[in-house]
Amino acid sequence: MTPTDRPRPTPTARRADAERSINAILDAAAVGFGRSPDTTMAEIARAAGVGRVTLYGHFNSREAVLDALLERTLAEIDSALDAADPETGPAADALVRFLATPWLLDRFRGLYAAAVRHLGPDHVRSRHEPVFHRLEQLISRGQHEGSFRTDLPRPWLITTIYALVHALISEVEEGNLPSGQAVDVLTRTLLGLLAPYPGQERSDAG
Amino acid sequence: MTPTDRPRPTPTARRADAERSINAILDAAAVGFGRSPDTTMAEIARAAGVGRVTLYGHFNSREAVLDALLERTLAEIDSALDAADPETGPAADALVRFLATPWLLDRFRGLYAAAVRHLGPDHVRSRHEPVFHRLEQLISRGQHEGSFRTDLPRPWLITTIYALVHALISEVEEGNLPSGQAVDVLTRTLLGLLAPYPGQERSDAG
DNA sequence: CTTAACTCGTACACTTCTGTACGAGTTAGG
DNA sequence: CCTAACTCGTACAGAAGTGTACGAGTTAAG
Repeated sequence: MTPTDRPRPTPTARRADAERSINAILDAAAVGFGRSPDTTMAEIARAAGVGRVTLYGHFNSREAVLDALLERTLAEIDSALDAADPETGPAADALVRFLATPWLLDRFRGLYAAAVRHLGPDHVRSRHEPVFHRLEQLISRGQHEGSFRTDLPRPWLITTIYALVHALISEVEEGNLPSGQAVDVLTRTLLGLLAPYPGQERSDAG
Repeated sequence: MTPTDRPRPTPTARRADAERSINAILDAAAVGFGRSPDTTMAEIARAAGVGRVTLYGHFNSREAVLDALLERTLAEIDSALDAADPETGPAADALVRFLATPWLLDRFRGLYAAAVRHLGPDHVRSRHEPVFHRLEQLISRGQHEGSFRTDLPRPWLITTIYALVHALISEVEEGNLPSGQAVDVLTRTLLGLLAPYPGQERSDAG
């Protein structure tokens, strides 16, 4: 029972109201998993304005819901990367454009943590791989330009980006940081972190 | 029923075996909450080599266990701060000394996340306040020395430290980063992040 | 050595969530 | 209009965890 299988009698045939239900469910799941990684199926159904049985009709487990949500969210982020046009201009500017995507921070919420917990790190990694690869290329480009540091492993640099995005969301949610400053604080933090480091010893570059 | 009250007939009178049990419970809880924020009382008891009923004899809820563990861990970290001698020499060096404390990373695990989840952000904040204050002073000292940036709020800088410590632990646990490099990567990352930023606009400094 | 503290295992009532079954009402689509 | 798809609520069995009660055995401490 892989987390991806959900009843699809004929892949292309799905009625409009079913489509609507599924979207409502995923929206509700995004909110639910954002609040707690252990959201209940009942909570998701209620928030989606849908019966619990209907929910099970579309997704036969919480893992299936989570995986579908993960897939949809990563597709959205991939689109955001397209919109940010990561190949054009200085890499640092492209990164700033990407991070400034308005809805980006909201989508992150607790999804990542919940997915790792319930689907396992490997599953998340494989789903995340395309986006990860594009980010890694962006970092690599910045390193060749000389605007990003080369003394730390690229995967670690990407991890720090994710970690700081999550930290930022928490701080805003807890009221420790005004949401208006969020994007500015994040970009300043990341650009400082990524900037070439004085005592650079190039442990990983090329 | 505040999370701090546990049966203490006479505060100073506790038998040696009880003391031993409590320590074993907290050690087991540290491992358990590190693996999952929803560790079961049964799991903790089993890992501690103690009956589940005995566990309830000392802590009447999971929250009580978590709070006691949080208290003990923060006390340990406070001692580590003492040992790092944060008032001596350059602030950056003092921070490095503190981060290099061997057992420090292990203590962090999932404790923070579990505590926030089950005890609430306010409770964690109040328990954490003393340590937080000392770190804030260290950052402040570095800012006055000119070795730390002043364009970001101090609380946010501390938050980034915590976020990156957690990220580092995860990466090591998932095998993405050899544990031998952990402390070095962390210190390089943090020193780069804290270093004065070119376009510094001093939004918060004193 | 005596007592109170501490321990154990088992058992029980309670709650919460899961996943499925049933039967009937509603709605989209040809 | 007619059928299949979709929906609903209720209900049920099962799993898992919580917190407490009981009774009896063990151990530290004076």
